[in-house]
Amino acid sequence: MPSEKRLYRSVLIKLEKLIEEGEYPPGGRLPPERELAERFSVSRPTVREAIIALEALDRVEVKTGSGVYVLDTPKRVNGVDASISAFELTEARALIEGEAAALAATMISDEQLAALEAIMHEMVDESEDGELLSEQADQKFHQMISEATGNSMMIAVFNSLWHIRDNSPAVHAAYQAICGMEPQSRVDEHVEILDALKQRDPKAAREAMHNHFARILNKLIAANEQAHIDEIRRKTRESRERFSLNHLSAGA
Amino acid sequence: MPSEKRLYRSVLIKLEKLIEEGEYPPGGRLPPERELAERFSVSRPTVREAIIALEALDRVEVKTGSGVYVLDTPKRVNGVDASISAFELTEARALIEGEAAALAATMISDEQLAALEAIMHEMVDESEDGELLSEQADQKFHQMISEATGNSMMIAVFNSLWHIRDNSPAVHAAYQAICGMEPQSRVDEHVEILDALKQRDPKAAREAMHNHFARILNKLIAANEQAHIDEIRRKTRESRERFSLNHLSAGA
DNA sequence: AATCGGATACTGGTCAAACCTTTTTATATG
DNA sequence: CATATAAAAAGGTTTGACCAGTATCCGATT
Repeated sequence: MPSEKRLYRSVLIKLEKLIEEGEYPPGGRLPPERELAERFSVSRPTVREAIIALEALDRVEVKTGSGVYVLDTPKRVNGVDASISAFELTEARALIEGEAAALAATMISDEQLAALEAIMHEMVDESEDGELLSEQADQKFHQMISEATGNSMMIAVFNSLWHIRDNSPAVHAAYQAICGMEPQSRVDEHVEILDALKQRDPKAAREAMHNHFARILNKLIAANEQAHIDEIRRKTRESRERFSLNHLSAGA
Repeated sequence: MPSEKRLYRSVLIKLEKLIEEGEYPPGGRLPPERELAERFSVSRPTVREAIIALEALDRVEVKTGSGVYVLDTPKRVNGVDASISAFELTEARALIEGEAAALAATMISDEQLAALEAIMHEMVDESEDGELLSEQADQKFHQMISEATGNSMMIAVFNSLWHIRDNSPAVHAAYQAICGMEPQSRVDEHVEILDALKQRDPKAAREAMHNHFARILNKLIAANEQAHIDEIRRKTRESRERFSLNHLSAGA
């Protein structure tokens, strides 16, 4: 639940939402602290705390004596432009995690292989349960592989990519849209990756990882196409209603 | 000037400094808010503001009723994680930029190829001048390739890697130590990469990029070995002086 | 003697009411 | 009309109090 324990958190979330919804557009000014305090039924210090958090997140700029100004498109996740599409992220992941898998194949320890196997079982067991646990198992699987490279830079890059996956609204929405599709093939692909690692075969590991992401990419494309079709249908329906002669004939 | 206008800013900076200096180690607890307020001669709300800013920056974790805990080395890729070695960074760059080059080979435009060619000339012309300009040309060359992928995520990752290269003290020092070595072979390697891109040959581009980084890696290893040897010699000399009988016989 | 439970001190969480400084604006004055 | 001045408005900071979790310690119980 987003209802954090600390009050300023809830104010922070409300303000972010209002900014996101265009209530307080970029370049514009937030209402005075006193007014916000009254509006949210909290004290002024609490509003200040929320504003300072927003400031630390580069969402607003505070000008003494003037007001709190909303910054334009500070849409950054982890210092990275959040305008990245799910396609771009997935392509990058395919390339980077493909190499990570290849490197991991030459470096991975028996303990790490065992850990991967355990995660694999989690994934299978929970594929019938809610997607939440399966999602976590998926992350652990990929993370373990990045860690098996023994290269902290690769691990850091992986974490950064996953962070964007989870926190960029556009990307997250796209992944959510396809998350439940074909659970079996997803498991199969992970098995394939694991097998390649077991045999410590870099080429096979890279290829298996590429296969995995190729399927995700295909699903993203298919989902995207479907979304576009739905959008066109919706607009068509709107147009039909707008331009229909019904209301005219009704008025006559 | 670090003397920020808002008081909480100066407290924030002081706290960051104290954390950086190990006064408040990761996992440890900050002194109580009231104590900090007294120590910095500010009010408690001001201290709270600084702590909330630290929290928003993922530097500390606040546990109600318990205390403010310092988080261990932020895993953020930006902001320079000093725990990454030059070896790890270079290996990661080899893998990631290798894939970037391969992708770029299939996507690059004629304009971008021309731009690369221009940068190449800069690199040749200035290889006799100071290393500064040559360094800049090198960055532009690699950056242009990452941009030629047409994938903003790959561009973001590249920028992140380069940022670490420039800002992590350990990494920067290691690169500085080898920057002047064999200028001709460096140019040759870049020419090889450019040629592969011109022919839009992904495999050749990847291989050329790998060669480039393999040489850097070799130089890093050689420089590292030399540094270790120097260190041993220094220690040996110190030991000789320390344990020599000179000062004893002088005193006699 | 060891353990469990509760009283108590400690820590962050929140609020209220002031007062200061800077910026903005409105107004009066030349 | 332009400028200077005063008033209003905004954020900046402090004080002091009280609340709500958390950790600690000490005594009662077993």
